[in-house]
Amino acid sequence: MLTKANTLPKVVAVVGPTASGKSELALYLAEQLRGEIICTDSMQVYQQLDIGTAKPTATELALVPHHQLNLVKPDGYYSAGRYARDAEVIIERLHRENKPVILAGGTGLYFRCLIFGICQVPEIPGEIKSQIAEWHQKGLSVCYEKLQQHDPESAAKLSPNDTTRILRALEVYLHTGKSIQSYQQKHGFKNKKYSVLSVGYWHDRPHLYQLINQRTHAMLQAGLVEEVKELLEEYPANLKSLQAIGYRQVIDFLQNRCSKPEMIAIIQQKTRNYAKRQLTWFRKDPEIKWFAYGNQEEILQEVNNFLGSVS
RNA sequence: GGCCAGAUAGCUCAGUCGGUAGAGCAGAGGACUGAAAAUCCUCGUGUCGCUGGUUCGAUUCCGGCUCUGGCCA
Repeated sequence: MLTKANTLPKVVAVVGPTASGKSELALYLAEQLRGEIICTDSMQVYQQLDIGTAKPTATELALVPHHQLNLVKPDGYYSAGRYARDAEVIIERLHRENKPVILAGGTGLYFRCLIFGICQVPEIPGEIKSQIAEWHQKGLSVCYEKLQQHDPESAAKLSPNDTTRILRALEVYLHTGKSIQSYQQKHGFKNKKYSVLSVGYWHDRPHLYQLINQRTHAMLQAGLVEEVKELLEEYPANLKSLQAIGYRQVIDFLQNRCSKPEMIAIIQQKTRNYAKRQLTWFRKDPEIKWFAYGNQEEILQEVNNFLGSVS
């Protein structure tokens, strides 16, 4: 049988919530297959955010080449769109070199954009962004009302509280004169660029939360507070990248807004909240194959079957 | 020992001029197209500390008790 799907280039994806053992599994698969890893993580693209983003260690990097790490400085700009384009280039190259591609990471949007691409909206000029930021200062309702005026269909789809999407819809309209929905509907995440096998470790909720609590302690022992102190010597605390889980809370601690035990508890809390959102994202993907933790050989076999099957 | 303030959801608290109660957080589920570790949506029955009294009816008013803060001895 020859369908469109199996003529596509193949990629293997290791997905799942934070702290579930993705990196470890990806490393194992990459070593066994002599492949390379592409990280699917929105925070590991920042340089100097190492411990708190659970970036692979120097030892791990020496074992297997990793891509999509350390792309911008902590105050740099990165986005899902850039991710989709950058990752595509790397995958093409690896395929030319005949190297298996292993995606590994927990950012659902980046994963989706990598597999399907992203709708083609032109870059928004800085002037438009700062104009919108100015309106936003006066209140989100100002922005929402403008969106209702210009692009009522998009406004109707959004909650008046949804800051991220209201500002985005508004900038797209102001720059292009078209509704963001027209772009999104046209794109629609309809066309897969790759044939994907997704695997992940499934943990029951109490166990996953236990893993998260433990990893938080491990990060602190590894020097997370020191890492943040160094970052603050160079950068302001209000950077987007420093709002990431772990960083925000260490900053609160360093600036005396909470005690150390409170800091730890809040990091664990926010990480659990995040893991839950990730699960919402991944659980609805029926193509993901879930395994009990530690079943590396079984997963490897599954992956080999996938990669070995005739195109 | 005396006085004062508390005791209500897992936590922090609001409230009921007497008709058995609701916010935030936590938790659960969901959404997600260039900030996504972001942002947003939905979900609230709990001996209203215990015990008497008044009342048709008390978590609410009154008395006693227990506990927790604080102040005075």
